[in-house]
Amino acid sequence: MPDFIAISDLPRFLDQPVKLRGWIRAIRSSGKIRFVELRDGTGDCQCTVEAAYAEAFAALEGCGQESSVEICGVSRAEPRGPGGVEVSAREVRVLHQAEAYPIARKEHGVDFLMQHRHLWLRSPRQAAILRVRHRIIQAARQFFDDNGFTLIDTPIFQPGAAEGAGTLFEVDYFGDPAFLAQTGQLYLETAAMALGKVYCFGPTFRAEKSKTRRHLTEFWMIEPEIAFYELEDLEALSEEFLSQIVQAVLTHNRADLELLERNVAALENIRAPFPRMTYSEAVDFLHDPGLHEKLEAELEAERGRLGEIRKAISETETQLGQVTKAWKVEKLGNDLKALKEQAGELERWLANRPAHIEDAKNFQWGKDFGGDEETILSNQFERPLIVTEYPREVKAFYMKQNPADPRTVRNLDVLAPEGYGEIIGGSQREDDLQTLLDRMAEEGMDPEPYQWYLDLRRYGSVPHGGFGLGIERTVSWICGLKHIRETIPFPRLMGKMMP
RNA sequence: UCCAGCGUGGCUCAAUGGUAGAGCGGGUGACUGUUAAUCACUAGGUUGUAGGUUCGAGUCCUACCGCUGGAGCCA
Repeated sequence: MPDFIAISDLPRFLDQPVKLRGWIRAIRSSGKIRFVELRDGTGDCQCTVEAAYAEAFAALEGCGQESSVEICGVSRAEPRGPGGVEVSAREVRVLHQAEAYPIARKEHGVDFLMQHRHLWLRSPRQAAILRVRHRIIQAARQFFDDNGFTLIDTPIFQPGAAEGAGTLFEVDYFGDPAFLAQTGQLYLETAAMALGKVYCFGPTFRAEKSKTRRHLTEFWMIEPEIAFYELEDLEALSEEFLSQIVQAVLTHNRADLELLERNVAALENIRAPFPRMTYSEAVDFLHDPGLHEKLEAELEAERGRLGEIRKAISETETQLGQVTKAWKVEKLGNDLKALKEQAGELERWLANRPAHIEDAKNFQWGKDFGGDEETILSNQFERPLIVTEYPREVKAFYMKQNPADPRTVRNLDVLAPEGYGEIIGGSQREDDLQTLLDRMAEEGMDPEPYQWYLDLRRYGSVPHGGFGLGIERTVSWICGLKHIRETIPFPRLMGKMMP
């Protein structure tokens, strides 16, 4: 008898004795035969246990969902089993008989699932997201490692704000105030002056009171910082970086994307070059009558989609009249509710859209883009959109003033397609000491605690820059999720920390 | 913080102001090919909390608590 094998390896062990171990995802009985859907983290496999194997059959008595078991049996090709391979069990050893498992194989409310996040992770969909998350992180690090970057760990306890204060978590540090890092950037700049190309990867914290599908209070960010890099270099880097991440997911996690019902074709499009525009060009674009026509056409198309949803609603209602089984009635009822929600959401969108178009027409140079403008801009492209050179006033003090136009800075934002918003933000950094001091004064900042940072501009200052990629927003986009809470094992949301 | 919506068995939901129910899950039994199996039986409730209106409140009113969605801010 061989050692335990992973379910994912099962096709290599056809018609052989095998030993599996894992958890029961579902169990059904039909008198003298039991069907066990076993999962082990690598895949799912149906095992049949016949009453002829009396001990094995009896062992499963009272075993419900998520009981842990070891199963020895013989594998065989079986089209009736999910995955095409089935194991006929000869021996079953129950490791632990689970109590009644709270998460049933049916729809649940978000609140309930969030309270059971520790168990929810066992669901196929959540596991698929976590695998894609892992791939994204792995590919991101691989990209930097392959391109001569050195990983630098920046501190999580930090003395002050890199960007606007008031959005930081304050902690007591032996009687003095300290703050949880919202970026490793300032420290990373020092390391870039030592090692040239560096990156950091770690958790960051924002105390913003944002309750939206795009916000977490604790999230992970990967940030490269490179000496002698200017804005154009950063644009090229971000483009190559994102392309490779997406391609890695497509190569290794296709099954996960399919399970998530992600539109894979949209991801296959994500290759350099990405469209680029400056902030000023973006503002002109928002004012362009051609865009308004396109948006009106889009509005028409969405009205058509609303019609389709309404058709689906009436079809579901018809089906509902034909079904008698109570749980099927319930399921169709849930489908109907979801469709109605979708229709409602679309109706609201359609109602607000003319105002958004109006806002776009009237957008004034100098304001920061809101979510609506970002969405309008990025929706015009099938690839991520790189927007550069924003007005100085809306951006952080350390960003390099644009020599060609001092009203703007040499920064970049990368907006994901399909309305997923900003996934990368970065800039070339101000390398001139006096300009930086002036800028800090403009912001009312005390330069004293930043002397170490200013030293970089005193001892061999060079052009340099970097950016940060938000892992969770990237996961959300690549997986096509509706809410960022599913992108991280234990999301920290405003006012929510359990489990 | 502001606006909107929702709180009924473990879960998902029903119930004109008039005796609180169903399905799933749990338990018991039947069934050798199930895919959320099917069939029968069974246990399980102070309807978020506190007041109020009423002969009578799950249902109406007020406050609070919790959750969800959206806005601002951001990755």
